[in-house]
Amino acid sequence: MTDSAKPTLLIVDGHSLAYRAFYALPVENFSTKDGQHTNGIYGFLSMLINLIKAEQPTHIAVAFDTSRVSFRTREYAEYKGTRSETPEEFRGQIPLLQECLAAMGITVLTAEEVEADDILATLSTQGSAEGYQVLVCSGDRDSIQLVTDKVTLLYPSVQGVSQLKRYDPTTVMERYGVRPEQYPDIAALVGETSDNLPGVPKVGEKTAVKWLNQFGSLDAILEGADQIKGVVGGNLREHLDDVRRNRRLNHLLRDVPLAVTPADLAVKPIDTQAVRDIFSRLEFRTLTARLYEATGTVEDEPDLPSATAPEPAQLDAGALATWLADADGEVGVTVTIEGGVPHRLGFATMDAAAEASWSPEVAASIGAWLASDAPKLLYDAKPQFKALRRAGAEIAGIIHDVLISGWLARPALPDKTLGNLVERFLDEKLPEADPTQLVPEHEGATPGQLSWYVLRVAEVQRAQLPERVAAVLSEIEMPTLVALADMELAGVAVSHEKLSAFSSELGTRADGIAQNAFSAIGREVNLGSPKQLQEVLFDELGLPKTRKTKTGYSTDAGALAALQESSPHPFLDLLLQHREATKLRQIIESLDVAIGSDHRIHTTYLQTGSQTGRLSSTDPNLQNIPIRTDESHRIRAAFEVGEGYETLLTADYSQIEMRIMAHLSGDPGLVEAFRSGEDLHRFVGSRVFGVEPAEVTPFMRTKVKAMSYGLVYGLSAFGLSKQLRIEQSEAKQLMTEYFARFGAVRDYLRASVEKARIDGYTETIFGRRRPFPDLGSPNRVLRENAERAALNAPIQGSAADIMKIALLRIHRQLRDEQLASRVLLQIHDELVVEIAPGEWDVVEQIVRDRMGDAADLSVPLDVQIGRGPNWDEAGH
DNA sequence: ATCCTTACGTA
DNA sequence: CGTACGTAAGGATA
Repeated sequence: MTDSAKPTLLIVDGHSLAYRAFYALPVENFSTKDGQHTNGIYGFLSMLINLIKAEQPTHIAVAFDTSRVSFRTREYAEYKGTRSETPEEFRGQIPLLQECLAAMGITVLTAEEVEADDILATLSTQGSAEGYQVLVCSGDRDSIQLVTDKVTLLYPSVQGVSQLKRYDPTTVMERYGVRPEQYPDIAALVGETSDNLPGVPKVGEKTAVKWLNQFGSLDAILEGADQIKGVVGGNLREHLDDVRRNRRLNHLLRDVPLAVTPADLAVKPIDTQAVRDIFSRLEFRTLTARLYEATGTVEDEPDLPSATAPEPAQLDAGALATWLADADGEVGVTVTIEGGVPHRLGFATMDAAAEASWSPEVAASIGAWLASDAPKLLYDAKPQFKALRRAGAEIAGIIHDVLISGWLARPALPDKTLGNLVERFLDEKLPEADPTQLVPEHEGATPGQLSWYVLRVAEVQRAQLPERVAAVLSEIEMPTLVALADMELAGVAVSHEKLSAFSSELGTRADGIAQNAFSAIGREVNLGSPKQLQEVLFDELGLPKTRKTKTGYSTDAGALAALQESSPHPFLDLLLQHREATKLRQIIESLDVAIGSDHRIHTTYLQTGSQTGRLSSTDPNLQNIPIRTDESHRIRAAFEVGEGYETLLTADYSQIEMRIMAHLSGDPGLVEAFRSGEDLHRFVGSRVFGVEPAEVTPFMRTKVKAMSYGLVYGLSAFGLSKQLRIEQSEAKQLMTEYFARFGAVRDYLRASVEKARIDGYTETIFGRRRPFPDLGSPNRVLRENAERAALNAPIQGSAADIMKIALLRIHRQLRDEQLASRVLLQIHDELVVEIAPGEWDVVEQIVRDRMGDAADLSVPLDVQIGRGPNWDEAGH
């Protein structure tokens, strides 16, 4: 058998190498956005991938210590006793590393009572006996004893884990002057500081080797200790027991009972989906490609499809209608879009596909089917719905959108393309044409084939979705999709004249402020550059340093206001004014360019853009139009009722999140507050401060209001004190008083996080789930962030559900009653509706009723309605 | 050209 | 040391 034909077994001490990586790589460069440290994981995997590439092992195992307790600590309690506590930043990385390895098809081994090195010893013994070429990778010098003709040790150099030194019997002899199996004898004499095993004083490697060569064995040395002269001889005689103990402890066990044999360690194929998941969670961007290259995993080529997409029949209008009529069941639908209107159509059942180009004839012959309730499944249906609508066609019966379904299953995942979803749910590769090639080697999937993939992805998704989540999909998300499509198509009328007038006004103002700011500091700087501002503020003006940021010191509004308090300077106020003016102007500009030829702005709602169930809005974002300042009302005033309509209506839920909290917690005080109809903060204030509602001062009201809102976000006493600018002790006192009266709220919040810790996810009133993997993390920052998010998710998410239900019912009812009024915007707890002439009374009633009865809570849902010719006047 | 950071608007 | 988003600009990196 030649060497190359021999299977290679690689066994790695995961703990010791990851630990070295942890110290070798700067943590600042290896942390995720939310604070999970990844330096140990990254360094280890990087090393392992290099190793796989260079050695091409056929079998791999990575061993980990389970705890610091082992048979060695029982024999000698001080074993490794000088080691400081493993840093929590490192400990938290081990489970994640193990998750990576599992995804890579590599066996992870742990064993109670023994150390990882004993597992290495056992496997290398078994492996070499069974004819493997064995590679042992460990940062523990005791592993030297494992080296034989068949076992090579890879030992990290001092620089870190990227450079590994190879030890075979020859190199061990060259480096240590003894055979590998004699190394423990040397180590027993010299001692091992890192294991807290003291050796013979004044005896180093040189002396130990000399003795060993002179006496032949450690036993012989110990027996002949009397013959050794000088101080070292005396030291040896005084430490005979230490040496014997060291030798017992540094002997690695070669017969640890393991559940696996070397043959079981054969490298399994990489679970590309799992790798993608965990690597993206850890924000590793370059490692995937390296891993695939090292392992010869081919990602670009489509896998041999486990099933082949049917070849789509190219049909004319009449034949397509017949085909669809015959399909008689669920049909996957794909509409490609060019210039905002349909271009190609693809349809598929599980075993057949059909295609046609969009044309008036096709529209006429399949229009009825499209508009019927015949069940249709799509990927990202909303743009296709809109394109069809623009071409005068209706589509109904959309029962499943694989994009939305994938997001409901895992709202945090970035998977947004159909290709992503095909990989995730089918573990297949969607055929895609290589865009870099003029004549692509592979053809991309055609619309009919895409529809076939949609159908199959949907099948898997529906099997996996928990019942209540599936209901959220069919009862909430799918009808919401239709409402959103109509809202986007409608757009909202915005006055270019009002915006541009305001914009130039603000431009002039900003320029003037900038000039004043420049003269205040005697030079011109880019006021939009935090970096240049830091130079001005902290170097040139010598102002006290503010809160630290990654790249220096903060120059945000809060920091500047604090500076103005402590060390006033005219520049500070001018800078703040400049910021305000330019920010406002920038918002106006972005709105202005978004106004279409129909004088309306058509935003895009992302239905899968949040982790809580909320919508988000882009191009432009109409959910963050300013409202707080006087100036900002001028922006809202530019959002007007459109031609042919009578007025705008705004409707918003008041304190919906607090009401949900009252419902979920069942807190008698809070429930009563909402049932009484009294102003919430006045009611809460009267309870907390023990006064009559009429005697609640504005100051008291502000305090309990901040506390109430803060609760929903997991606010701390520290945060509350900062926001209210009161002492932390006072904030604490306030919280104590609050919870004394509304204790069930606290109980609910606590219990809700605890339940999430156990279940691994939170749930809204309607069953929408959000996973929280970090609730059990040993990393405190990470864990506490997850706790606050988990506390908030059911509340924010339930509010989002309720608003969606209200929206879809209003949309449905307006359509069913053939009213011309239409919903235009959704801003989380607010709807903006354009009212057609003469429809105010009926539509106002519909909006009020459907928002009010969207959910059956133990407290009423209060809806406030406003009316006006523009958003500012309609708002309140 | 693309990514990251800082800052800031909303609910 | 308060949740959920999107956008823009500057500046560093590729």
